[in-house]
Amino acid sequence: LLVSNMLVQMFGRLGCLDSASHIFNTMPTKDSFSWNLMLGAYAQRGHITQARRIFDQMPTKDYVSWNAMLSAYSRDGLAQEAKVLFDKMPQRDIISWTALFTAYAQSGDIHTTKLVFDQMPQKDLVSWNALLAAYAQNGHLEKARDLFHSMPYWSLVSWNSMLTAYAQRGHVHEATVLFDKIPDKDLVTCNTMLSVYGRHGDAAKAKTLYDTMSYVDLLSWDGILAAYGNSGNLDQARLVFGNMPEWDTLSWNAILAACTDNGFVEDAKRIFDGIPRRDLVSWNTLLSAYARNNYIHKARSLFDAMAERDLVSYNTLLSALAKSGNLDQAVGFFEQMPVLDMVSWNLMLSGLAKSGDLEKAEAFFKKMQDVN
RNA sequence: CAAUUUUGCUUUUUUCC
Repeated sequence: LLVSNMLVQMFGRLGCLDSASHIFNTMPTKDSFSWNLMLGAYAQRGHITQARRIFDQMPTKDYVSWNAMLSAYSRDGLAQEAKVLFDKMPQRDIISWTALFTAYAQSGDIHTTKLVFDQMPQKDLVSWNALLAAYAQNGHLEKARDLFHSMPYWSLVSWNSMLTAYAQRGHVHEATVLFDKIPDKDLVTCNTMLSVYGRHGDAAKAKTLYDTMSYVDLLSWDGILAAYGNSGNLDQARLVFGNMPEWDTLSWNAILAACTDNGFVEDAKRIFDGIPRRDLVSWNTLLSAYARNNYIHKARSLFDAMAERDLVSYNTLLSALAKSGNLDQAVGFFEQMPVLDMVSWNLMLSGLAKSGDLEKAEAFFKKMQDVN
């Protein structure tokens, strides 16, 4: 039983869910650990439906099972589902509370995140860190900074999250200052800092940091790749890509992104066609290549061919329409969009402003304030 | 002395500025 359980765990961690589930299904006897391990394996990889099926089939559920199911929802930002489950729980501990407000954070609802955090009966360092991370990821730099300074003590995760807060806003200098203050840096710290340089296109500093690192992983490589890509150094980016020990979809997306600037549309298309496992970001990136280079028709037909779309896809096509001066089309598209955010409004507004139609732009601005 | 079979926090790629 112990050995089978460990196998389920091992395959689960490796992401071989078929193997994990095979072991699980053929086990002669199962205990609560077996069920929780199988549930956790699905939960960690974001297989909500399968996780839910295991959860519903379980002969007995303990607090670990409830928390594992809750974290499955939380990870995907399914706040409504998480709340329903949370309310049904026979008992709740710090883990449940943290998972609940993280669900709100993942869905972008920072207000409710804080409300739930304030209602928590007890808080520990992980919950503090989770709130800090929520601020950091949603770009609330001031709140993150205040929280960081009001925290009773810090772990490396706290430092790393604070670094992320600067990274999200592109504050390279402050990030560097903080980075130098961090006492025991780990791989996450360095990869975060690499990503700051990467976004900023600071390839030289990225390379210097990279050379000091004793351990690197795929994410470090992806950071370097982004640095060369964003600095417009496509040749170097290609060189790095060629020298990488392995590639995941992320690496492919990064090299694809490097081609979106400066008219390398054909290269982008070729890379896209060669990606073994394309995800939504791959599609959005190619769309962005068309958008930036004014390939309106190609952008439009790619958009129509996409199996799934998110807000980024919509905004990307909107930017293509708005920037090329097709304002009627842009307005029409804008009005049909299922959801809008600040980026959508800004795109529309600047499109109208550039066209010189100040009346329309003003009307739009008023509408924007009304919605807000 | 302690010594992880299961649950919560941090990093990478795409849209405006």
